[in-house]
Amino acid sequence: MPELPEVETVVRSLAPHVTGRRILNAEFNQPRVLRGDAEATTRMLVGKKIESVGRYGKFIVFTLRPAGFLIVHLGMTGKLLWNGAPEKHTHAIFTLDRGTLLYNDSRQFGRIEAARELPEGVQKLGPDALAVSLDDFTDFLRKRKSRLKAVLLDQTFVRGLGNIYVDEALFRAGVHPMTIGATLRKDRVKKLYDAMREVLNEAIERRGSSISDYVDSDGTRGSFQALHRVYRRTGEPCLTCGRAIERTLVAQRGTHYCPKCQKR
DNA sequence: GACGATGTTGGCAC
DNA sequence: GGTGCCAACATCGT
Repeated sequence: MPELPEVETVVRSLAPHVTGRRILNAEFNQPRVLRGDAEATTRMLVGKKIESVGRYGKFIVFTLRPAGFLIVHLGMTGKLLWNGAPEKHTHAIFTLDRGTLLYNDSRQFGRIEAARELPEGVQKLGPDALAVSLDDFTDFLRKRKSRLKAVLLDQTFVRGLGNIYVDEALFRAGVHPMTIGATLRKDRVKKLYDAMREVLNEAIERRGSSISDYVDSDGTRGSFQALHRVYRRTGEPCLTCGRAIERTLVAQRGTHYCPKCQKR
């Protein structure tokens, strides 16, 4: 579920609930999603005030006062829910001075971590997909010898894109997913850069894509899935030329594209 | 019931 | 160091 537009939507829905609130308790019952010791994490969080909540690529970062951070990555099926009822897949419960925040995650690919500083794995990510300049995007791409699908998914290239928005951006740019990054001509690089920003911004306006069960922290679904042009439209007609959309495997990920509009 | 696919990414092999 | 493959897990559709 959670790529840049979905994480941005979760953060925006969360901010009015949690900003300025104090953490009274933090309980963890699933060691797999928690980085570090449960008791130590609880000790680090209890009594702290949430100064702000923000998005860092696909990471959600709570900045704490007087010090420290709570970092959450939703993985494939993670959800942060405001005042929800705990269920089978609830792995963390944060009790605030007003309201409760739950972390649910059926597949447990997500991560929760409390730390004094942002972890190394978070700091080494590339620039945000909505903040990177065209010049940097062009320079970084020139160094990449893998296929564009893999490059755009690589969070150390730019952070925030995932499988849906890579396919959608490549389609809008008219570029084939197997094109080697470094070989892309300058005018096509700009097209790809513009397409990436456009699709991400439109998806944020629609509050993200709800493919199966994605919801924001208030339980509201996104609606951008209705505007996908290639993702999961295998066999359906291309909205530009009418050719059937194809699905193939690139970098081990299901990849959707129009064979006519996206030439190699 | 078996099998394959699903929004992510980190560890390991080359 | 760059690149690519596979595994971690639960659920859903064929």
